[in-house]
Amino acid sequence: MTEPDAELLRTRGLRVTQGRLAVLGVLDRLPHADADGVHRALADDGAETSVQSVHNVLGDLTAAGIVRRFEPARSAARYERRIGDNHHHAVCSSCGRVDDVDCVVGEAPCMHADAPAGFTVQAAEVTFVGLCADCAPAT
Amino acid sequence: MTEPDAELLRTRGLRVTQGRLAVLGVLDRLPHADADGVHRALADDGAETSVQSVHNVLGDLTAAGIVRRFEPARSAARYERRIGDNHHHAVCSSCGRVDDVDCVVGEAPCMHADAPAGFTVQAAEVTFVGLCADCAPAT
DNA sequence: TCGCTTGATTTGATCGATTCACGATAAGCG
DNA sequence: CGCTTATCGTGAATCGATCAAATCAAGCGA
Repeated sequence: MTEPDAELLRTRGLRVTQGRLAVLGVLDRLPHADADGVHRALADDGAETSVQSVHNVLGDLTAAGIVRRFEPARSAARYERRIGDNHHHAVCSSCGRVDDVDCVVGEAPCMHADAPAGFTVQAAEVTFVGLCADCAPAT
Repeated sequence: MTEPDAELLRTRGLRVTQGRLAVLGVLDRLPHADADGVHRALADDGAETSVQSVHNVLGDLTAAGIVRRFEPARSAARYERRIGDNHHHAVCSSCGRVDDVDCVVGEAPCMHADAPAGFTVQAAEVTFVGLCADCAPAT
């Protein structure tokens, strides 16, 4: 089979290494994993690597624009592969679960806000904090 | 003169102490200061306090609902006194400057997104990342 | 007004996440 | 196949924030 991830890495000028492919594979299964989560997933797969290396790989992938880094308040940085579309996140304040949210406005969500004079908006980070279905209090 | 801040503290069931009044005063001058910024501002005023105490005070004020804590990506936690209205923030990715942004939608900004089934939205955190007027590249 | 009770502050240690520095390793090219 | 250089792995170090125990003072009642 062809390796689309490998091709993707080459396109961005990055070398194709086993560690990077493994991290990308983990992010396919865990779409909102943090650095420690990626490391644990790799360890479960039998790969021996260090948390620092995971940080290193994630940093490279982020710099190359292959993954996106976002930091929910009160949580470690998380990484995801969904880029290009500017979607939001719903974070459960009870269990920490993260879900994607597509804004109905479309690609440029909430960009219609009154930005300060001269401010150039590069990206909008929108996070909804609340309770997911599993953690919703019994009514 | 009366001390509205002191009255505010009593209303929330907190004791009125010099440290808390000082922190609130700093947040009036620096509307988006982080813990270290508050500590430095207090030091400039001649007050002798530790960074840990500032964290403690800010934590108390946050728990009491007097100040709001928000954490821009790639930055330390910041605190502000503007609460009640649900405004957003514009963060300059170059100089780190933070400005308030009033969303045109009103009090419940961007709440019209498609939340996951069963998800109860408690709060929406919206952050615009970009370049402020001072840091905008010369065109 | 004085003293007591309890909350608040201080100090120092500690933790978690991330970054930095450098030697070891392997990817990719000729 | 061998070289060059980006990448990985190991360890230490940093930064922000939290925790725990001892000291201190705000605000109550006598």
